[in-house]
Amino acid sequence: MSYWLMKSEPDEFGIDDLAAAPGKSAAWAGVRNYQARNFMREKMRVGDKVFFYHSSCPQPGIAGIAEVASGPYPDASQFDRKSPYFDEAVKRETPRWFNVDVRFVKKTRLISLAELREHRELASMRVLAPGNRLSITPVDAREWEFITRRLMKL
DNA sequence: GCCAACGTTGGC
DNA sequence: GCCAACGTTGGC
Repeated sequence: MSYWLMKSEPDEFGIDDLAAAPGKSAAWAGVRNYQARNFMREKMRVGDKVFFYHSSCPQPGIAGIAEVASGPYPDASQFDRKSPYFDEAVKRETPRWFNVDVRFVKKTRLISLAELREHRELASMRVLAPGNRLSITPVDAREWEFITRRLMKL
């Protein structure tokens, strides 16, 4: 099993939106970065654990836990002219963007970006690297354990 | 609103 | 295939 951190803007789709979704599950649509897409298409497996991270907001940080709930499939928004994620360069027969479904597991206290930075055990987390913009990053097992046990007290 | 990082685009 | 310009991300 692998661990991931997935960023979303809470104004658009936050942990509460996932909890309120039908089946507490939703397509992680709108990813338009090849590296992030490749994580979903090639590396994620059903049951992988996910930190749900709130970005571009007053309190950026990890807001809860989710899990990968499907294999990869073409992101419907790339074909939707009305979607901000519409990609007119893409043909139906050759989708370019893929997503998985993600299911709500639990909401946690907010582990802020500032708090994550306080712990040297987490210093190598990709999300803490200067200039990091990647919306999906791998988390290693040690980092996952540290955050869930020490910080979230789960 | 600023700015650093960095991915993408397009001219050559 | 290089690389400058440009656009986007995202914290502050």
